Amino acid sequence: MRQPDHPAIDTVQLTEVLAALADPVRLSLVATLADGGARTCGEFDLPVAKSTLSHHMKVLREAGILTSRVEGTRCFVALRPELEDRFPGLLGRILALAAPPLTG
Amino acid sequence: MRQPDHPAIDTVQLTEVLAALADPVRLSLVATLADGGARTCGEFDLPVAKSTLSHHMKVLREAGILTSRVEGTRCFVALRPELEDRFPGLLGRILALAAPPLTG
DNA sequence: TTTCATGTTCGTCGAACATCGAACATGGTG
DNA sequence: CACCATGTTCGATGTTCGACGAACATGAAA
Repeated sequence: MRQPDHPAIDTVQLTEVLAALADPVRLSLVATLADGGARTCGEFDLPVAKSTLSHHMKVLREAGILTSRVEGTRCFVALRPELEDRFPGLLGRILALAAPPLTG
Repeated sequence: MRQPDHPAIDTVQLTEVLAALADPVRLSLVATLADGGARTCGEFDLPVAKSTLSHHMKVLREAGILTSRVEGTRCFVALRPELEDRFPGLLGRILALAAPPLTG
């Protein structure tokens, strides 16, 4: 598996970030990552097929919200720290208002 | 023209608000209203047809972001104050990070 | 090497969305 | 009343989105 591309943080648009977060599955994903830790895709227990999960990861990655790093056969994801530089306080505010992560 | 319906603020979902703001035209609309004043739809100088503008107003209204009030043949819109109760700090943070309103 | 685990990519589907112009409704104005 | 201004609603069009399963790629384990 090739390492995935990440956009330069300066090119990320606010509306793109908002659109990425305007989905319950993705918002739940991000909420789970809010502790700053990294996780593999498989650790998320969400009611979607793995291809769908992969799609959501891609959307979040392309919106500058998370980073993926391939390690062996697994893929670690985590929040992207530069997002805070680009849009200070945005993610924190949204996550503070979001419901706790979905499980199941 | 009948007065338009507004959703109870408690029923508004965060993802719905984010989705409504995840559009450049709508975000620009909201940014223009950020001073708290009311405006008629016609005052917005945006590069869309008036039917499209009307549609965007409806989306923002149904997301609890703005209120419409019909007066004679005109329609006054303004930010909806209760949104701040429902999602404190959200709109302020987003607008602080948004580019200034489009013109033209 | 064969097998398994983990993700990604691809093709497809229906639903939702953004946009437009036309038609309509309503209310002032002359 | 006829006319104009202001918006809304409707129908059509094309695009994007979220979802799925199948197929593929990769690396680890047996």
